[in-house]
Amino acid sequence: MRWSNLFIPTLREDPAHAEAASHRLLLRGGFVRQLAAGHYSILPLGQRVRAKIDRIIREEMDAIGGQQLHLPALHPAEVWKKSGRWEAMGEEMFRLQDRKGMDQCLGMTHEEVIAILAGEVSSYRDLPQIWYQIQTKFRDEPRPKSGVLRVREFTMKDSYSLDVDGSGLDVAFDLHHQAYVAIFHRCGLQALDVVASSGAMGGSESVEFMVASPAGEDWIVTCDGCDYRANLERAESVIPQVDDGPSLGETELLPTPGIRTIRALAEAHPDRAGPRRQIKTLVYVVDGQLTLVLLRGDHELLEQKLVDTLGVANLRPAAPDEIRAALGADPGSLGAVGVEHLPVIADRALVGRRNLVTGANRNDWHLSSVDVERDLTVGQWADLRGISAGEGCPQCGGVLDVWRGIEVGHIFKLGERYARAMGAMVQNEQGDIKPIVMGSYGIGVERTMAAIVEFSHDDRGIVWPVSVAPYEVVVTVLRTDDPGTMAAGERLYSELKDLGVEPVLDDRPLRPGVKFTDAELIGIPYRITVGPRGLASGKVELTTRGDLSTVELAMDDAAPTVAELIRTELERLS
RNA sequence: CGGGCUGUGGCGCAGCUUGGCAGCGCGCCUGCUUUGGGAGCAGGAGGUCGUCGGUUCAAAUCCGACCAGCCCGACCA
Repeated sequence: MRWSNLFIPTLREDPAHAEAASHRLLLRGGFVRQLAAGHYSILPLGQRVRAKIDRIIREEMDAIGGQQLHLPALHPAEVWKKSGRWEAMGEEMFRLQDRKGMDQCLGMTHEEVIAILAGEVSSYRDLPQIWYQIQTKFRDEPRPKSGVLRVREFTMKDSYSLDVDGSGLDVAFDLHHQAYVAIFHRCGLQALDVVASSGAMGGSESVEFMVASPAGEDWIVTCDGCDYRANLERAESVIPQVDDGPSLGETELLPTPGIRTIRALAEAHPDRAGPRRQIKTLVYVVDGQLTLVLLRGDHELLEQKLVDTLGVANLRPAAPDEIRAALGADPGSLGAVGVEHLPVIADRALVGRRNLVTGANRNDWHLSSVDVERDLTVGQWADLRGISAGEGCPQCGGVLDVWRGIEVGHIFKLGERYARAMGAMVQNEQGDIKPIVMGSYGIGVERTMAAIVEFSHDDRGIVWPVSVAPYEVVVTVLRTDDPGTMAAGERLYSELKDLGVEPVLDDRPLRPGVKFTDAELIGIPYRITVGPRGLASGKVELTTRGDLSTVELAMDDAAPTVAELIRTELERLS
């Protein structure tokens, strides 16, 4: 293509309101434009990148036996009511009515639709199956942000595996795991597979693929000594035991006028109520049931862990009046001692502790010398706290690090839930009728594009890996008004095409600086500079975008040299 | 949904405090010169100042409501 015919609206200045590197550079480089918050037009350059990612995904999905299909984006409410998610999805689902007043929604994912199709499979002989689609999903995000990283309308590859039993699902899950590793490697990304929570989808095993970036929205925990890696929502750690000393006897009432916080209590009684000696008592409403949640005073509750532990959909902190009605005191003076009428769930860091301080369920009073085993009725012990950097690795005792990541892919085992709901049953070898066992596997396509930019850019612009670059090489012609120079550029361009590479010919009658800056901004991996000065001695220049290194080449060698570099680079990324 | 901030030619911004011709830089169009890292000169096009209402002789500017967008938090397969 000739650059002069292309629509590549680069911006000279950084756009206002774009913080994340990928947002800023994709806008400046003319890859995307915002239509509304969370809705982006993908411009020709962006579309070329997207198409390459799309192709890589399809090749790897096909390699594990996946079959692409195309599903409706608009679904009748019936489908979602049947699985129970019409209510469960809440406000995040775009809903509308047709002219007859029938409820409809825009699909945010396609488990239900797939399970309906899976109903046509009736024998184990027809399994396993892997079906995938690459289509637009809609989610009414409360807060779209960071360009195409968090949007309301986006392309997602999602695949679904259908198996007759759990071991079949394990195989499909592992196949996807391998495929995802291959996909992200080919995209030039370092994506780490981490143990994750499966969230509201419901499922067992769950692995996320994360790319490190300050624009990410997830916290990832890794160990410096071993391969332990987990989403913060699932991460555990080893912390030093607290020595509580010998028992001090019965609990005692401790007057604490005006004290409502862990810190204030610790300052008032540093000898016996340091944060690690306190029990933090939180009150949640879990599916309508008031529940006490206990943690060590200096620990934070990680709500997702509570959700996962209890396996519930609806959970919220209790309101002050609900708390007062149930416990007779306000937040800041709460405790679980003597509470028998409400369920109590406690973090494992409290196991076996004694001589602790907690609220007395009476404003301005606490209880001291609390012995967890003796004085509390804990219905359930669980890992509930958010861990911090520097704590010990649960696998090897090494030091844990916590960093931000972008979730580019997520694979998890759904089990029988959707097949049961939608009636997708098969007969197994024994003739029993069983629900199909499903897995679900997603990749955000535009988000992957943005993650690549986050991962691979410098102060001049994007540095695309060859495998996803919109063009592989730009032939920059200086002095387009000089027939000899222009002809040389044209010749190089067609030689490159003949060698199977994807060149773009920068034939714009602009000053060199503008053309160099644009090429670097949009991140074409290689640039061949053709100018009268070099041509006088039969030379052109080859510049590599990554390190900006430049070498002189004989005009005749340029195209084959670049073709070979690209081939090598694609090989490395395969 | 809570907190902070912003809406003025395509992009980036000033003007608003103290009401009085709608400006600057870049980009765009025409011509000439120039051409190896964002050229020069000359001429030109382009704006319901987010929307609606109010105050006023007069509103980009003051007041009110609303809308949109950005950032933080909450939320989020």
